[in-house]
Amino acid sequence: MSGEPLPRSFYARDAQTVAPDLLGYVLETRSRGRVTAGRIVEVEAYVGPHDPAAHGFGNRRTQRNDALFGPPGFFYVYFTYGMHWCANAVTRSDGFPSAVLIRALEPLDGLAAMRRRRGVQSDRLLCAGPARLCQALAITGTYNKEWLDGDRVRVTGPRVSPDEIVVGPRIGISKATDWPLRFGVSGSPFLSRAF
DNA sequence: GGTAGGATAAGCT
DNA sequence: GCTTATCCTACCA
Repeated sequence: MSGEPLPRSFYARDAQTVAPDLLGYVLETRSRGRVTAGRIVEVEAYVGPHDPAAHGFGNRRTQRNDALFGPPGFFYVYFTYGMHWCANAVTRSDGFPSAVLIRALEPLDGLAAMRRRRGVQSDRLLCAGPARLCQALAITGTYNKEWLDGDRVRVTGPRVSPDEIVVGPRIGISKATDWPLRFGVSGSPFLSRAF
């Protein structure tokens, strides 16, 4: 099931380059011995201090966004809307705030645990959204600043290369809404929204 | 099928 | 006090 984790060097590139390359790889977590995993089918890039929609805009480093400024290959997990967690892969270089938000997975492994945590009827909705997949994979703030090649969380191969990658504007933001930085696997039924 | 409103808390002005 | 990288439910068509 679990392949080799991607090397940290994979993440040491621009977020908009890493983002589409992540499609098709598997995100896997281990929580109290239970493994859950899903194939990445939707991502968004947050490209740097010049990106008005990104938490690192203007290079303002705070306690909340500190992991975003960390080294490539870090996991950046933040809390939002008073009840939701979202998960990112930190990219580029240490000290430069950029990351790829994981927006949707195709559930692969640990479906029973996912259904229990999510409490939804349809498997299509288990991981179809950044906060939904965190709930399904039990990702919370304790995962912040983990390495993405570790035992608690990893991104692994082998990659199932998408036949086609589609691009569009990012979701849930109010600035730079026309930047084409959302990437998805064309036609996947597990997207958070159609492109 | 679609959309409006509420939940709920940290961070910023 | 307002915004937020969201999701769920209720309601209307």
